[in-house]
Amino acid sequence: MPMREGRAASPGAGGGRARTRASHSRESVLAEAVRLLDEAGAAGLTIRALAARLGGGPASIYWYVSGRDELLDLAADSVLAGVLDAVRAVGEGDPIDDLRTIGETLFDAIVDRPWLGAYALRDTGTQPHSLRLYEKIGEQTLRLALTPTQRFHATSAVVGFVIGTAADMGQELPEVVASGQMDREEYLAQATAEWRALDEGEFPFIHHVVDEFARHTDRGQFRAGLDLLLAGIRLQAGA
Amino acid sequence: MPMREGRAASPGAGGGRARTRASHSRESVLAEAVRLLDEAGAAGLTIRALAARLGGGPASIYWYVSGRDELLDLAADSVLAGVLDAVRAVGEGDPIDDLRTIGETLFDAIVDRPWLGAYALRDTGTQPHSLRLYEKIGEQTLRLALTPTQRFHATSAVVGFVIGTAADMGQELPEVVASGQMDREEYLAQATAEWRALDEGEFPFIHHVVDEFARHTDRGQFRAGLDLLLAGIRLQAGA
DNA sequence: GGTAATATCGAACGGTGTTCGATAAATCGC
DNA sequence: GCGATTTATCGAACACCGTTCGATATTACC
Repeated sequence: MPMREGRAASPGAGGGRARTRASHSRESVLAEAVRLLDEAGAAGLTIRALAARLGGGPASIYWYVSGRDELLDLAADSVLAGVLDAVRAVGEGDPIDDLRTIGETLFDAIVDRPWLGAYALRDTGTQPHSLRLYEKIGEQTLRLALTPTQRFHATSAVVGFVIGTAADMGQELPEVVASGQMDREEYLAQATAEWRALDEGEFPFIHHVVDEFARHTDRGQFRAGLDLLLAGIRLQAGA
Repeated sequence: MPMREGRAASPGAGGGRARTRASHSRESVLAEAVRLLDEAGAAGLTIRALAARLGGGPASIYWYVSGRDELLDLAADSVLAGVLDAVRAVGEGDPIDDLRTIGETLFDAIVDRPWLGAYALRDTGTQPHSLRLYEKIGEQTLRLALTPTQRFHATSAVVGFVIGTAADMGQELPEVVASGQMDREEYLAQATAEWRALDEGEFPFIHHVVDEFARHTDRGQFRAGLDLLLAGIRLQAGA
């Protein structure tokens, strides 16, 4: 099991046939993986690209992770350390407000890193920060007048809503926006025009909300939806 | 633009050097893609595997779709035709109950096809059934005393919750369960034991709900969460 | 200093998505 | 019916991927 911090790999050895080997650590592997994910998303994190960043060969990565799936899970989990730090002091106010604060902090982390939604809190058995964040969210429900069953369901609902909504928003970025060919406003204007062009008899709801759609922000939409869910939880707790 | 139904490809031509070519249609490409997804998930749908099923070469797929991403989007959308059929008659009862019915129908479709959650309702601009399902959900909110802004947010919240929760449940199947090495009960028992082994002082919520966790079903959890959200919407509408 | 354990590595394997130029098949116009 | 055009299919090739294996470099231990 690796346990020492690697020193930076030298580029190619000097004279002679031997070439100095790179030296890694679990932390540096995960940190570099996160950097690649931030730059190019999940598709950009390949074992070969990561190895090149670390200055070594692709096979060395397999000393630290069993495969690319585990690498992604651990990279996502490592980023949640920042979310946990940000919400460490939360938990003394109104429990519903505290749930909102934690939910929004997690959502913001996923908006900052669109790839995160697909991997955060996926497997709390192998993702320690995910487990702690799940516990942190759940603890707020302990301060509500709910049964254990209701607390379990409320916690899962908040997690499901936050992760699901943020992941959906995170990956909905179409290729023309991701590549810079079109900015978000242009894209939204085009999508709005497509909605306006739909048959009004067939799509009454879409015509009813198209002005909202034209000016909505993802964050506003997320907050409004989270508040609906939290209102339902507060109602159930009779608070 | 393809517009004719292909006939079945003959296996290798008889004597002579010419080989009869396969013949496809957009419908057969999507139908066969769905079959492969059902059998082996998104990872099992490769362009080569699909071409082999259709009895042709991989390059022919590119006549019908621009790439594998579009293939997945269209395959997912095509499956939503069945969901739309199932909810066609919904819309005459209590709007909140009708939202529940539609949400549960969509959830069940995703439970039946775990790969669906990651691709359903991703891009209503290129997925006609997704657009219609979004419209169907939104139309229920027209029968509630809500502003256009509130209706837009309520609809997005329901969609986000259903898709996000179902997608999370759909892909959470760990390799040992997917591969048959362990059934769901064994896996749940092991996960429960891991939860029970956690330090009680550090994870008070998890110890509080571990018995719920041990006996929960995904569907029950989903319904409970959806009801919390719907309760919030009903409260907002003052109904 | 020799042995054992840990960590790194290049090469190879088996696979993928996608494109290109060729060509088979269908359609159209005369 | 035939030649031209259009549509659809194809094999090969390209560039890349995840993963494993046996070799070996490096570190730790006695």
